[in-house]
Amino acid sequence: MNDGTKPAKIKNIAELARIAGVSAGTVSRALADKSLVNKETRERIQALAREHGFRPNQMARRLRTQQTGVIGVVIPLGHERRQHISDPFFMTLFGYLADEITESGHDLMLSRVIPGDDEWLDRIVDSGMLDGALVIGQSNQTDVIERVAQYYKPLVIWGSHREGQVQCTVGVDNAAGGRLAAERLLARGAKRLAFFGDTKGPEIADRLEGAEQALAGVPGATLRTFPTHLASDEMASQIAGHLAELGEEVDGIVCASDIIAMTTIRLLHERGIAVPDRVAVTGFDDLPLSQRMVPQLTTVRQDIAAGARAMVDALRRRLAGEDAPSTVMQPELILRESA
Amino acid sequence: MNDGTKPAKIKNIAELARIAGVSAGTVSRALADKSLVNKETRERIQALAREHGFRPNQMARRLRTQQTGVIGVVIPLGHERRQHISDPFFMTLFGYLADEITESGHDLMLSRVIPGDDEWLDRIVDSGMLDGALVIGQSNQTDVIERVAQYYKPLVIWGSHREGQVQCTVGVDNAAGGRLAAERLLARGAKRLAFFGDTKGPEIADRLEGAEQALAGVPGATLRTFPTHLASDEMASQIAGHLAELGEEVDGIVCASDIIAMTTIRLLHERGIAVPDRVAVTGFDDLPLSQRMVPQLTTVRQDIAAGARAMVDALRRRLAGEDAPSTVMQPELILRESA
DNA sequence: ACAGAAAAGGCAATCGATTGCAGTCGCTCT
DNA sequence: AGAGCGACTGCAATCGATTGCCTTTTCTGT
Repeated sequence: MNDGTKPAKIKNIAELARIAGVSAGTVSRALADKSLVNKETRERIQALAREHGFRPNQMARRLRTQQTGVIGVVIPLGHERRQHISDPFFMTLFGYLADEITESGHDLMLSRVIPGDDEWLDRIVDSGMLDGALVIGQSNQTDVIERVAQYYKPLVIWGSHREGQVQCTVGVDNAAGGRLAAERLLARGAKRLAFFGDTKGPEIADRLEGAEQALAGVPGATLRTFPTHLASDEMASQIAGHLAELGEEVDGIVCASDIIAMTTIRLLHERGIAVPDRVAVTGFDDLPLSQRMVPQLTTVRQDIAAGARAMVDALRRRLAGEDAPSTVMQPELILRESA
Repeated sequence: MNDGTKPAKIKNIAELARIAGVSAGTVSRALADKSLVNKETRERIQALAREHGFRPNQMARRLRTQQTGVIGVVIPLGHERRQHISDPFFMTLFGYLADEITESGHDLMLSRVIPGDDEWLDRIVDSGMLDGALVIGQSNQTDVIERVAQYYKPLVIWGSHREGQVQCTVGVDNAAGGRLAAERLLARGAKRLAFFGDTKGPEIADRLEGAEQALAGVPGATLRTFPTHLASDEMASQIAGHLAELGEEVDGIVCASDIIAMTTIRLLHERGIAVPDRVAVTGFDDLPLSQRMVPQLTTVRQDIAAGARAMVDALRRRLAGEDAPSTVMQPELILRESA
């Protein structure tokens, strides 16, 4: 069971203290490397701890110090059924957040929530397990988030910022992004546009609104909207349905995400419709895969790494008692092959 | 600050007990819905707690009960530098794991580790924060994992199983998968094969070995190996280098992952080389995106959802004191367009 | 009406580390 | 020599919930 070098396992500070011939308090201070205890004693105790593979119980420490060192990352699955979590955009953002949080010396706890009532976020922030929380995506839960944000400060949201909102959000200017995409299609000469995306969440709704704004100045241009799930298995069949309904009636498609765009291009290809020559397609996000596909995707870039940094930064400041405001980043059109 | 309905915030059980006119113990039992306390009292206390938005401190509960309800998910980044975590395969597996863990009533804590010494895993499992741990990928840390597995039972690894290993692994038969891929290429008539993948981790090494086995029976067939990072930014330029070095000398490529295959196809396309007509390409994993790309990817399928289920299941049994063995799943060749 | 049992709830120890306060020891300074 | 100070270290309270055991109350049966 043991590998020979570790004859006894020590389970708490008191036991280590007995072996070292000092009191528990001293051991605690020694392990925390406080200069209060004599350097030699300190090193002796640290060596002893290492030798026995002893590590102080975090639960007790956290109870006593009243801070957990844990940041919660919450993914609300409001209007989607299964497996939203596998959406590559969320996962990418999540990856960067994990990096940032780890680097700031915190642990990361993940909560995947399918909001069943209005208390899901309260349960999370009141659990006493978290120093702060990051929410990825507002879904259709903006009101719940807003209510909690009123009493719980260390909370930062990825999503859209609206005038007068209390919640601290970080996100891209989605309307501007939508405008960029539509403008690009119009500039190529497309007039009969479609928008593929589920507008129940504020972010996608903003993108649609931006696209509509771009249309405003162009006489004869039209835009039809088709609700499309973000990352579920039904997405492909939904899009197939949209394409059938559209028939020849379209020459440009604004997709609400790169994944939707990718699937759309795939399905157009199957139908023998050339992209971008017959139909031009834009994505949104600029995930790494958008430059790996054939054809490469013209898309609206969100700087996910910068977003993650901004979120963790805002949270850090709120943890310190300051009052960090929302951040709105500017999107950028990345011209590639698909539009 | 308050929304009117919650005049006082209660910070601990004792305080609630005072308000309810009972003892702290009774409140604890009432909140746990134990039949020991009178139904009416119980409901009264629960109502009171709801009304005041009170939720018992998890840290204290966990200290007392000696169980955390938290499962750690560890991603060791042994031989990769940056951002391995964004690898879609890991992320997909992670997503499924998150689902399973959440459903089994546990919380999930993520640790991203760049192993700097031999103690990284000890630190995690001894932190006292975790009931058990899941490790995604062995990387080049098989020995460290093996040592820890000897004394820490609730530990399940995604990766390769080797004869005589103590660690409980769940994974696909990578050698069989490599064989499947190579056999497919040979069956199409390809003879000059290449393998793109970094064989420092045991899983990829097994895939290569399987491919080599497939070659054995075919006279005149050759296989050259090119180390290729899994999901870093350099991957594209590495692969470009490989292709330049290979020149016309290749008619089939076994890629160690779907992402490598996707990038490879993209680069072949840029060079005007038709896939699969001039060069056939196989992937590994069968990520959702492999059927969304153009051309669709012929690949070796790992059932990630089933794998996640198996991992959590094994962990659950180990948590209960049983001794769950390793699981080796059979891979399946998915024939699509690229080979 | 009374023994005996069941039901309900209170008391206090416990989980393990942290930390303010107080005590001890050895020196220095006058 | 004795006061005074600094450097260490020990003592015990504390964080908040849980739970074994004991007491009180209520009910049942005869």
